Amino acid sequence: MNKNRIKELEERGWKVGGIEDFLELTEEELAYIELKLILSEMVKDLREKRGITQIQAAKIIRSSQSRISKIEAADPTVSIDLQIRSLLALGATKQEIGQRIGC
Amino acid sequence: MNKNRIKELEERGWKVGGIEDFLELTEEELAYIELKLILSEMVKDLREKRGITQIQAAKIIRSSQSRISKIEAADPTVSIDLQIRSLLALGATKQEIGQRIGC
DNA sequence: TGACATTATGTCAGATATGACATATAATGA
DNA sequence: TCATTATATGTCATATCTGACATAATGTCA
Repeated sequence: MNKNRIKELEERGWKVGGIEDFLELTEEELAYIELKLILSEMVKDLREKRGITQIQAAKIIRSSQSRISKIEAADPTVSIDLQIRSLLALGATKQEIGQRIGC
Repeated sequence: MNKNRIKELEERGWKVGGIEDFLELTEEELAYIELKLILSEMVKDLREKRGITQIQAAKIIRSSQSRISKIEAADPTVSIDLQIRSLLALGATKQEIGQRIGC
């Protein structure tokens, strides 16, 4: 966990402010957030790779533009479950998902 | 679903191939269920590897024995999100999770 | 610059997931 | 067998997630 990563988290709305706040997060919670960030980046990559807008992606995923934005921003109101369903809807295989998560 | 019922349907003109055809599952839905099954097995494996009961696992995961049972059974009321959080709580790394999902 | 397209943010009613509980079923061992 | 432990199933109140909407912010191009 480097400082850039923490800064990135802060910019996305996670409270990882001072060292005391930072210590409020368990390793488990950090791992969860990291996983969510990986999946959010994968959704964005996949959508851009397909050359479609968030509105078009929303139609495919049967959601809304605003939620696609939140999915790609790893918003706290978005579950990993929704991220996974989004990836599958955009055509990702479980192999690709597993590989992206870490090997 | 018993074989007689399938045979009956076939005789009436329905093509009842795999279970996915009968349930009219899309590839996407199928992949989602497969993923859930993989994670459910991983939770059970990890718990048994640690030699603990569902009640003990429930304490660690901050849930209940009945929900642990459902997590390990890939119950429809259990989200992939909860499965992931359970794995992390039991000490799995995202590398291990990714590897298990598929590479 | 302005017009237009795209993405981000805030909100909320309805949908879904969750922990907890009771109870049933299965497994283990004496 | 019976007692004990472990797991499975059904239910429900509450918590959390989700799609949709409005609107703000950002990007793009002439």
